[in-house]
Amino acid sequence: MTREDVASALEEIGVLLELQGESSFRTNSYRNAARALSQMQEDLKTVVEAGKLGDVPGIGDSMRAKIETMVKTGSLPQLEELRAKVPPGLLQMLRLPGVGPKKVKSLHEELGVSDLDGLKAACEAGTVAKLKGFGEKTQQKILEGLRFLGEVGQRVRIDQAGPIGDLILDRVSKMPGVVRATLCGSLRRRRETAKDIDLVASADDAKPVMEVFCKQPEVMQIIGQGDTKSSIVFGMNVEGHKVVLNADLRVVPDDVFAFAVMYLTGSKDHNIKMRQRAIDRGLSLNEYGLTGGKNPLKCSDEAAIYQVLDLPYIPPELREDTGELDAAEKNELPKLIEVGDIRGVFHNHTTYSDGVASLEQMALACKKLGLEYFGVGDHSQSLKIANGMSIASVQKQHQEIDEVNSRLQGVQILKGIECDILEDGSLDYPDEVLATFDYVVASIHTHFGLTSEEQTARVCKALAHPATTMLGHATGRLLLRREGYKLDLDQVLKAAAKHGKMIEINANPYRLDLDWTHVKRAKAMGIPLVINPDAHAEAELAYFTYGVDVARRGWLEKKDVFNTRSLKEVVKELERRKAGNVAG
DNA sequence: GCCGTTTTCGGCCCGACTGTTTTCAGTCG
Repeated sequence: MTREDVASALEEIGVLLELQGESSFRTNSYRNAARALSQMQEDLKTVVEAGKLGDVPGIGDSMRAKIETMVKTGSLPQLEELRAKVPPGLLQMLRLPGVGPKKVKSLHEELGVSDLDGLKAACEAGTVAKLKGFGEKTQQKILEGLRFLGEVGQRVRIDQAGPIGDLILDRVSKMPGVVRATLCGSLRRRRETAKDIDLVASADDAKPVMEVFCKQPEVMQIIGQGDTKSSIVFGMNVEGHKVVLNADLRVVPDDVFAFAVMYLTGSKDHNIKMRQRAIDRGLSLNEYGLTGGKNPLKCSDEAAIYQVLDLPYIPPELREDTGELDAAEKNELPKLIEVGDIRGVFHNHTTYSDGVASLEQMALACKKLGLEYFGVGDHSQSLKIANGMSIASVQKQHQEIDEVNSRLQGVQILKGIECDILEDGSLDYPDEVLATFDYVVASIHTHFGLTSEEQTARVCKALAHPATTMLGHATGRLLLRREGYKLDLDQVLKAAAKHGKMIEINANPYRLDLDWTHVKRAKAMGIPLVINPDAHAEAELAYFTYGVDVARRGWLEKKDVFNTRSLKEVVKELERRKAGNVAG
C-alpha cells in the first residue's frame, strides 16, 4: 500500500469508529495520523524500514503497528472487520448538513435506516421526527439535505478529478498505436467539479487501446467496452481520500480526432451554436466531421474547425455559450490570463493561526513556485477556533516578518490579515491595529444564518471600511457540501465598485469562490480581482492555479487581476490605498 | 489513540448555534 492508500485507510477507520460511537478523541487520532502521512515528504516504506515511523508526531505505538501491518501485508484486519460491520450507506449519510455520527448511529439502530433511500423514506413517513433528539425541523433539514445531495449527484471537485484525469491521459498517450490523446469534457473546460472523465485518443486500431484502458489496476468496474468507446468506474486515492468516478474513452481515426475532441469538450450549448453556424454556411458539423458539398473538410485541429466557420480559436474555458461566439465573431475575445502571469499571493495562513508551516517556510515555498511575494493573512482575534491572532500575536508576527524579510532573497513577505467581519459588519481589530497591516482581507466565518438583507448589509459595511483592501471568499460556499450564505451578491459587487475595493477569487479547490459567473460580472463593473490560494500548508500555495482556471472561465485578462503585478507595483498600490487615495 | 509528565493518567482548540429539551446533546468550524 502506498502512503496515500494507508492515509485513506486510517481516515476510513476513523469515520467507521465514529459511527460505532467511539470517543471523538480516539477517532480524531486516526485522522491526525492520516493527515501526518498525507503531509509526509519521505517515502513511507523507507521510513518504516528505518524504524523512524514512531518519530512522526501523531503516530504512537498503536498507530505505528497498524501502519506497518498495512505497508507489509497490504491490508489491516481491523479495517476489514469494521467494513463488514458498518453498512456503507451510513457513510453517505454523514454528508448531510446537520447530521453527524451520533445521529446516523441513532437512525441506524432505532429505525434500521442504512442508506440514503431508506432515510428519505423514513423522513417522508415522519418516523424520523419522532426519534429522541430529533424533531420536525431536523427531519425537514434532512430532506433538504437529501435534495441537495441528489442535485450534486456524484460530482467530485476538480482537485480530485484532475489528478486522475492526468494519470489516465498519461497512460493512454503512451499506449502503443496512439497518435494523439487529450482530456475533454468539464475537466478540459476547467469547471470546478466533474461528474466523469472524458478522454479522446486517435489510433488506427482502437481495440488494443481499449484493452489496456479497461485493465488498469484501479478499474473497479467495466461498464462497457466497445470498438470506439469504453466506460469504466475508476477508484483511486487522491491526497488520502478515496475518489470514485466514471471515465469514458473514445478512440477514433486521427483525421476525426479534432471533431471528436470538440464534440466531447462541449459545452453542449456551445456545440449547438457551432452546429447552427455550420448550417448557416451550408455545412453540417458533428463529432465525426464537417460535411457539405462533395468532400468532407479536413481539420487537423480545433483551430481549423473554428477557422472554417470564420472564427478565431475559442479556448475551452470560454465554451459555455455565454457570449463567446459573438465576441469571437467581433474579434473581441479576451486574451486570457495564464498561470505564469501570477507574481504573488495574498491570503494564506501560517502557524500563527491555523496553518501548519512557518512564515519562512511558506515564503520559500512561494519562491520555489516562481512567485515574488508571499502575503500572509492569518485569522484575526475573534476566530478562536482557528487560533485567531491576539493583538500581541500580530505585533510578534510583524517583528518576525521584518526579521525574515531581512534575510530572504528573491521573495518578500507582506503583512496582511484575514480579518473577520463581525456580526454587525465591523472589523475584528481597532483601527490603529488595522493600520499596521499592508492590506486587509475581510471575510465572514460566523453567523451564516442571517437573512439575506442582514448579511448583505454586513458585508457592504465591511467593504465601506477604509482599512478593507479586499473581500475574502465572498459567498462562503463549500463545493458539493454547502451552499453559500444568503447574500445579494449584486449589492456586494456594487459596494465593492463604489468603494474601490478588490474581490478575491478564493482558489482553494473546496471553495472556488467567487464563482466564475460572478467573476465575469465583477470584471464588467471594473472591480479588480485577486487570486488567493488560502493555503494552510506549503503544498497548498499551488492552489492558485485553480483560481487561474476560474479567472479564465470568467474572461479575465492579466490586467484584471491584481496579483499579476510585480512586487514593486503591488507595494506602491497598497501604500496608495492606505494613504486614502482610493478612487470612489 | 496520542502526548506529556510535577511520568502512567487526564486532557485532547472550544465557543456558538440549533433544535431539542426544560438543562443539554450534537454539529460545526
